[in-house]
Amino acid sequence: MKITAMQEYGLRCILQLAARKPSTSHMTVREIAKQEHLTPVYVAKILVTLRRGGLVKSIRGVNGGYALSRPPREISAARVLAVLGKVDLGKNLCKRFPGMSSHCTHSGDCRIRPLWYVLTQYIYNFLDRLTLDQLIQEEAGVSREIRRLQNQNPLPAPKTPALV
Amino acid sequence: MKITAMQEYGLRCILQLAARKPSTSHMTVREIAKQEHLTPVYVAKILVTLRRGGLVKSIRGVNGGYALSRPPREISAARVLAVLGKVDLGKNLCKRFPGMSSHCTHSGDCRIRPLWYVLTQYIYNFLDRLTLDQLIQEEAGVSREIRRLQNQNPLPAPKTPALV
DNA sequence: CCGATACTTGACTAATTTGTCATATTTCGA
DNA sequence: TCGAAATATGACAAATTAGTCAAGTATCGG
Repeated sequence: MKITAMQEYGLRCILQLAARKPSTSHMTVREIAKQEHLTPVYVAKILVTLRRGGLVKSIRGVNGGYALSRPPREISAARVLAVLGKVDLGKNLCKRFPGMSSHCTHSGDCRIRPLWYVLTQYIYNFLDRLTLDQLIQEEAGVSREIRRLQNQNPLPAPKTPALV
Repeated sequence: MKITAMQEYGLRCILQLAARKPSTSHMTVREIAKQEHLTPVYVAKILVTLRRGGLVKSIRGVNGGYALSRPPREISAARVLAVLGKVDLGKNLCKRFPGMSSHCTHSGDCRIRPLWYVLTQYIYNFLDRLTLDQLIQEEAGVSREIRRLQNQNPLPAPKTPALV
């Protein structure tokens, strides 16, 4: 179980934009890359993904750059991670067995399907409540904020089907 | 955020062993492969990983096979996943930046480090309580069991540092 | 002790994910 | 209108992960 590089770096990049005052102001790829110690080309690629996901908007030409398309308070960590790479805890794995059969015999009574399902819900419940404006506080504040979130209620209601 | 193929298939394979009555009896690679619709060679590779992680033991020679090294009740989902592939939500990503610098400037005040840390704790808290004997029940039972686990307490105490 | 069965090992190939490069397009300002 | 500064795009190269192959070692039964 791991987070992809795109998710890690993409979250860092969008947090650079979110931390900007005002958050509607824009920042060039070069600036973001410098802050995050990434190559500008790579950051450019990541930002295109974020743009296609509707989380940032680009301004082209001289004095161009990127800015958030919505205020930090309206963007959740769950959404950012979903845009940067599907969250997939085995749900679709039944379809891609290697070699032999293309049919998942577990379909009727699968031992681990409910596990992936509930675990995804569980994680989503956490990330969906965490917004960018909570993450741009100083480190200690972030920890406090996160811990507060956790202590709300464990799983309020399985409202959303998945981390997509 | 995704689970690796090894984790998915490895968990399925060890559940085959756990479901065996008695759970100390053994099963050949061929049998497991047939049940899970995987190739025997691939299952063999997965089982070697599980053996090296101390979760199963092998019996060589004719009439050989694999068996759990401990009762299903004493093996958690967290342990199985950890043996099959490190659970790594960005903790170590600071070290492997591409290109430019090899030093993480976030070390002092990192915005997403606390996120990965607490999220890992959160997930671990869930998976650590879920044992193989809970997972080998019929599907409906598994869902019920999982839901019960969730409703215990959200985060009892950050006892274990990580999902390793 | 020989052969069949089953696990062991390491090297190899294939697929996916990461990251780079070259080139095109947009915009501003002199 | 031309050049500099910026994003856009698709093809490519590198690294990692997935899965296969072949040749080995252990054990049992006859």
